[in-house]
Amino acid sequence: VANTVKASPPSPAEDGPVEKGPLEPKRQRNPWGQGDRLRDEIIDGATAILERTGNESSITLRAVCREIGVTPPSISRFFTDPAQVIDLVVSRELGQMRDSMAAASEANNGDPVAQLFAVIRAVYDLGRAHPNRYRVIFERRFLPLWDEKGLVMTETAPLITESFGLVVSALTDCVAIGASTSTDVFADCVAVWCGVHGLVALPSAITTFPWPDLDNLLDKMVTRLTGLNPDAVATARKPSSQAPRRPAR
Amino acid sequence: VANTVKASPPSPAEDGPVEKGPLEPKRQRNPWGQGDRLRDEIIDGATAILERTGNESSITLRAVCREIGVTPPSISRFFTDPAQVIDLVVSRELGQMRDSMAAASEANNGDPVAQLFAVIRAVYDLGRAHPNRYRVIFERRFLPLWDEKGLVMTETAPLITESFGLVVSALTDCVAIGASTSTDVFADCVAVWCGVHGLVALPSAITTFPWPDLDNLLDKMVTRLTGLNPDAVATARKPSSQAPRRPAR
DNA sequence: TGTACATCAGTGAACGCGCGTTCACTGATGTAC
DNA sequence: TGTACATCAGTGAACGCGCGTTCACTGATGTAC
Repeated sequence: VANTVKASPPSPAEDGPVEKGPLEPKRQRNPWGQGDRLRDEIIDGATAILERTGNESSITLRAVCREIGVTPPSISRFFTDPAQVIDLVVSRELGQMRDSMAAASEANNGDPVAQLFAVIRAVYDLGRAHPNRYRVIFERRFLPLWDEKGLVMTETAPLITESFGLVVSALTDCVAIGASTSTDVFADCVAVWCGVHGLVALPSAITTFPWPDLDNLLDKMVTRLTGLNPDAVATARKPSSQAPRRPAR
Repeated sequence: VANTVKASPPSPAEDGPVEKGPLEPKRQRNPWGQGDRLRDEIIDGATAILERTGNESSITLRAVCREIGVTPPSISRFFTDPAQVIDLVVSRELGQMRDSMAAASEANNGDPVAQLFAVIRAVYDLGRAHPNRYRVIFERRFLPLWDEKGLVMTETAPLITESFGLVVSALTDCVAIGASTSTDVFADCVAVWCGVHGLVALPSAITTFPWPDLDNLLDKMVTRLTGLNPDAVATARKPSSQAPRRPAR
């Protein structure tokens, strides 16, 4: 009541220099003509939020704005629905998964058994190292998007098909050299894929359970579900993935 | 302005009998002294919403109110957070899963191989018949609830332990009668559990994929992951679950 | 070389909406006397 | 038996908040002449 100062909205430097510089990173705007870069920044921001929270419902357009330091009207020109953002996050993550599977396959060329393990382990490693990213990819429903006419709108479907194809290809080669007794390569690959998914998804959801060593269990699971010859497994090239096999925690 | 009638709030029947009876089911209130029944109605309503939408974020306290025909202040006396409601839905569903697994086990007493298949199939059938319920159970993170002091608040953990124990018990018996060569029953049961989870979860999330016959794949998966003797599987009692084995769709 | 104008990448304030929550209330059922 | 009161199961209106969206704007960069 005493020193009511008449609201004075700007009043820039009454108590010294405000010095907000280094505390607020203060995003600088994109260069002239490159406004579309904001689209990628939005997806980056949403990915960061998902990695942090693991919760799709924490993705709101406004939350992404706060994350990347931009105001809500900016994002509205690119997205009108948080689900669109999440869809793009998912397809980008799926693309990265396919790439790392392809790299693992490439790195073990000529050794089908090592190749099979490496490709599977690429999925497993992604899921174990980044459970929240993995969740977003595989727990999202309607992962195939349908448009109004009933067609599948799909950037994601071919990514999955390609990824799965790497598994099928490796097991096919294993059968060709007599390392696997599989008589239904497709179905067995589906079984392995589902098995790995469960091995990643369940332990990251149920943390009170006394899980055994999952790395070993993965190898056992792959060997059994694909009908691999244990001798062939034993003689396969061993450090089967690009990444260090079991990053000590 | 002309015929301002002094607000007259009730003004019950000015334009004939309103006749809203059969159009609005108009929930009738719980009897005197039984207000706590509303708690169960709330969980029923939330379960119905989840079964319909499969989406946790469609559970809001107000949505549940609309579902069961009650106003928001009523629910506030029982729950202040939608997550509490979902937690109770999850533990009830987990209890039902355990019960149906126990029933399947009981029904196949004396035949460990049939028992093992039946117990696993109880989980599988639940997941395939009610994918949305299944999702809610197993895709919920922090399924073990932690209270402020770091202790596990758990109605759910023992339910999972008991359910899993039925699998372990069946496989242990299989080993005892020489039907399985498993040398690590616990780990193999974890593998089967994860495998079944993947076999339920992935196909219900990725619907564009040309999934093979999953019923057969489940049997193959169980047989291989638990080291069951194929001969023992062939001679096991066959209609292994209480429910009809594969309800024609 | 200027200078007027167009285009661009955003901002700031305001909106309507659904959410969880509050507060005082209503009307039916039980209970003391 | 009646009557006053207490308890119960809710309701109805209003609130503050975060959301997505709108509208007019700002200031920097490019372009025509």
